[in-house]
Amino acid sequence: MEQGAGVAERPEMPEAWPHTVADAEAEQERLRPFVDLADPGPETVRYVAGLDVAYEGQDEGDRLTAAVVVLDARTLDVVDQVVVRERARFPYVPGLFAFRELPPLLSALDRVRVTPELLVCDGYGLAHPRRFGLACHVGVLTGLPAIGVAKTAFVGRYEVPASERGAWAPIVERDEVVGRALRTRTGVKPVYVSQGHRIGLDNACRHVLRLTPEYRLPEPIRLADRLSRSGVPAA
DNA sequence: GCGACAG
DNA sequence: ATCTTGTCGC
Repeated sequence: MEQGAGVAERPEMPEAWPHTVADAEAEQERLRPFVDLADPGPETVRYVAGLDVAYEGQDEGDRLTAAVVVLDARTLDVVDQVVVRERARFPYVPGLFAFRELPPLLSALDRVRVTPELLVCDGYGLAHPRRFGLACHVGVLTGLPAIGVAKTAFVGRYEVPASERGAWAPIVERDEVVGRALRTRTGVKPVYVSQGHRIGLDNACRHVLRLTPEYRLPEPIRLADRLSRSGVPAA
């Protein structure tokens, strides 16, 4: 997949990858205006990609394994998968982990042969201290619609949604709806969905439910997680 | 000031 | 993220 295949106005890449908290936060502030939250996004897509990264510790220099799995959105069949191993260029810092996971993820996206029309990220988008989580960041840099799906709460408050699959409750912070706690499996802890880029919250949740036929996590993320841990594409 | 804190 | 045994339930 070509860096920037597809669309609109995108920012210049930073001259150097940030390596301090202050620089990283400034970069988030610089890029945040490029996020498109008004675009409702595609109703249906042909190809959807799941992104995830596995690693041993929290430090800079640790070995990271990024995985991108592209699925046929209708059948959920895997049509392409890429694994990339790189050294972390940033330590794990809550609110800044895009600076840790993004480099290998972008490398992997570069090597994907089937260009996805939607990215599903492991983490948050809008539901972020500076409204610029990983899903926003990867969306802005690639120009592709992106959704954030997280496994644990980070910012904001929410009521516990009803126990049936499909039930949800808004995640609110400072009188602002930043995402949804969405039940993907009846009787199972919800996932936390937020807009990344070029997609509406309703639509994002629709896609997440459609991509979650059996497990708590959407298939694209589940498969990317499995791939990043094994480091070897399944037979 | 203190704790909490996506992965 | 990763470390880790058994255990409850469909």
